[in-house]
Amino acid sequence: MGEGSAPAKTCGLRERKKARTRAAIREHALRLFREQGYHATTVEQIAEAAEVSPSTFFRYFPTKEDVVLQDDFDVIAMDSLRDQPAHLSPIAAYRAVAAEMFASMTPDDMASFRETMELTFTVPEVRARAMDEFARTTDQIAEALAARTGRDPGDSAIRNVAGALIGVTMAATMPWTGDPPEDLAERLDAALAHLEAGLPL
Amino acid sequence: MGEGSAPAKTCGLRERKKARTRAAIREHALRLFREQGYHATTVEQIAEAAEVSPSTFFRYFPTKEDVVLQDDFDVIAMDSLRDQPAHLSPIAAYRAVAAEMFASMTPDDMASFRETMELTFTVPEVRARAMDEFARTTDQIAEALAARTGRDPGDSAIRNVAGALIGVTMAATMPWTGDPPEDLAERLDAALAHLEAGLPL
DNA sequence: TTTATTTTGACACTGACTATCAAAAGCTTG
DNA sequence: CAAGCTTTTGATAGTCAGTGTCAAAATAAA
Repeated sequence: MGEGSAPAKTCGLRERKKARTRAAIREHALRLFREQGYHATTVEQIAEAAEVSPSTFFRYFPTKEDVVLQDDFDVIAMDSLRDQPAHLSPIAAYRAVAAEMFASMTPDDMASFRETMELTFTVPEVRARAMDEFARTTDQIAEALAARTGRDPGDSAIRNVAGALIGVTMAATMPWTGDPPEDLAERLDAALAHLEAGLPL
Repeated sequence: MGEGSAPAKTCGLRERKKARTRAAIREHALRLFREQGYHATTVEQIAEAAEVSPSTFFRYFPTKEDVVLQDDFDVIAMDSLRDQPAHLSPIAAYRAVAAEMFASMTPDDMASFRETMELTFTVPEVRARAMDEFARTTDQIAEALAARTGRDPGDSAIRNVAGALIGVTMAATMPWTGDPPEDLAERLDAALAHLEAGLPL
């Protein structure tokens, strides 16, 4: 979801200003990436567009790639995964979460999401950096599944399922070159159904 | 496998010299990484140790990360995957290949492999860069499976299986923190068996 | 040996990222 | 509101990865 959907408990002016600065940097960065391409856009340009100093940019985002990759999807998805009805199998629960996520997205969210995905799979640096996210997500899924099933998060069976889920998700998400990206929800759902059925050929 | 195991059709002197230079760079790089750590080692140092200029380094390896990631495992593994007995299911075939690979490794290969893995999962930049390799590998697996089953490499079911295989492999390979890494072969085999059985919990 | 091609090193450059430090802005008391 | 404290910011000056260019050296071919 875009920055707009964060509750952002409006405490002091400082917090609000920080949130605004962060959002401004991200928006201008994504706009510039869209207009000129990722490589052609320097951090200096982003900083200038967002009216901050380059130093400040790096204070908000550790790397240029992080401007693209940082969103708060995972957190919401993981909570949702933990809260799925207990009778669902791990894969079914994950599938339900995915469907839920797509259903709850506003057109704006969808557009922002598409842009992020586009960059993630187009720009090598970003795509590479996404690996860390996937590793982290695997851990989180394993943890959520462990909580659901009352097993240890380190359990190899659990980690295995988490790995398979991520792998299938990646495979279903990546090769959307050219296709109408609206199908993403459908395609992911079909892929997960396939996994649930034991990957028959 | 280490650089030593490549057949390296010894054509002209040029080819041989190139191969030697490449090997020298990689060896010195890995040694320096081991001794001083990845970050503390600059390309300039590697170049100096290998007795070439920094320019030459980049002529052989597009990035510093590639020094770690480039090996010729995949090629061999993919050929092997295509050549597995036709009666094996895709997962069983992949499993057989994995077992074969581990069995065929010399202690030297194993040591080199361990070092590569170590760096891959330790150094964020390298780990991130590994994403590209996995994406490429997914494609290759999909292609090999397509060849085996006579289906289209773009077939979503095929890509799905490839994704699940990669995901499970990653999950089984990654969290080897602390464990005796000799178990890697066993652990991967168990994970694949688990996938083959439909990921029961 | 002479000629063509490839490989190499020196140099200069861009751009991401870090460290430091002083100035400014926001918060908190009296 | 004024004085003092903390956080945020910007300027500056670096390091290092990676690119482009070009002439010199090494190798292959004639």
